[in-house]
Amino acid sequence: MGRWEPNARGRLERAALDLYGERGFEKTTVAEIAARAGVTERTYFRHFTDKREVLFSGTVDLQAMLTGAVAAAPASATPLEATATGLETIGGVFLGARARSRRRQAVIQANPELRERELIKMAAFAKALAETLRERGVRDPAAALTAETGIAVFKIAFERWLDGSADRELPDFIRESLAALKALTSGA
Amino acid sequence: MGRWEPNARGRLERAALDLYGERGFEKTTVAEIAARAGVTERTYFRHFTDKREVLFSGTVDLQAMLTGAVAAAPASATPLEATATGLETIGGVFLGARARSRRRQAVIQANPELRERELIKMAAFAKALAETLRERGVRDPAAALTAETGIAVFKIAFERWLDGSADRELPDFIRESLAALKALTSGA
DNA sequence: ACAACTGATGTCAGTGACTGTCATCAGAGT
DNA sequence: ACTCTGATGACAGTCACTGACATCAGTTGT
Repeated sequence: MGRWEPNARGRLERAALDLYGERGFEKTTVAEIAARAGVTERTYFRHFTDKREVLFSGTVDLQAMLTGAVAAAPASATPLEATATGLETIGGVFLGARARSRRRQAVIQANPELRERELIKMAAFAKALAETLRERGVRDPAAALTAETGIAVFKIAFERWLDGSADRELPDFIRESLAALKALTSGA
Repeated sequence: MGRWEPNARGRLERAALDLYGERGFEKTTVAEIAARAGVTERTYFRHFTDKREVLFSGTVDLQAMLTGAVAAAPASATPLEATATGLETIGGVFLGARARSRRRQAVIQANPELRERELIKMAAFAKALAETLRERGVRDPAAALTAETGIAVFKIAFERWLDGSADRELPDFIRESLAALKALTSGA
């Protein structure tokens, strides 16, 4: 065994989610999170840039999966089809993770600062997605627009998945929202 | 003349935009903004909730105009058409304000924290817009989706307006982005 | 085996955003 | 003149976050 318990980062993530859930984000101090994880406050800030980031460490991988899947879509796929492929791929990551996702989302929705952080993560997704579409030869504004719209579809699907009953999984909702999008513009 | 110079709020807004532009957001302290505006730091925080909000005081009116115009659209208009009406209405507010908008946007884009704040304002627009559409009888997910998509269209149009040459105004770009959106889903 | 090195952590002293509380005082109302 | 109100100043305090330096288990080179 090392000098310290291993996985300090993971302990911090867990402690933060627990405390934010118990007392709320604002009434939790970083010092308390660190104490529960058995480290000092300074160590917290070596692992996470600020008080909010501890809830968002997974987003990097998710973004890589999204762009990877879009880049790997067949060349014949339209921009929106390629995007749909990517969205369903990351939708698969959440299979069986509904309870955990719901808990985390409740914490985020309860606090404006955390919502801000989530929004900028989503914006980063959109930006990366747009860039991937451009690499597929899609021009602007179609690339940017498809990306923004695709992320909007994901957000709405995610929300409805968390709100809904347990018998339908996220990719289902993604397909449904995508269909609604198409209906929307064809009718206008 | 009163005990203090009037319009402290306006002076704070101007001082903040100037200082954020000169030294950057992070290297400016609230105390400096207050000093330039001739008030104390405490007074700054009586006018604005935090260091960022001073750049976003106009959003309340803008949101009211957006929802007002959408609500006032003819009952025969589709959700997307009603949304388009609202977007072009607020697009009109920016006529002739390109230089000022560009300056403010440069400050915001230069700092992640400010970008976060802008994103949550946009999200608030989308939420209010969705609610207005529901009041027009639009059901979900169409209401939420139209709202999100509409805001995406506005963001992209705004960006292209600031990037582009001076001879085209914002409503132009909004119409263009909207057309691109329709093309996008009809082809997929 | 021993010394130098590395990486994750602790310690400590800051800076600056933000809040609570109380005092002050010009102008409006009576 | 008297009181009341609203915007402000003054000041102390909490907490997020940073920089600088010390510590020490485990690894690497000799």
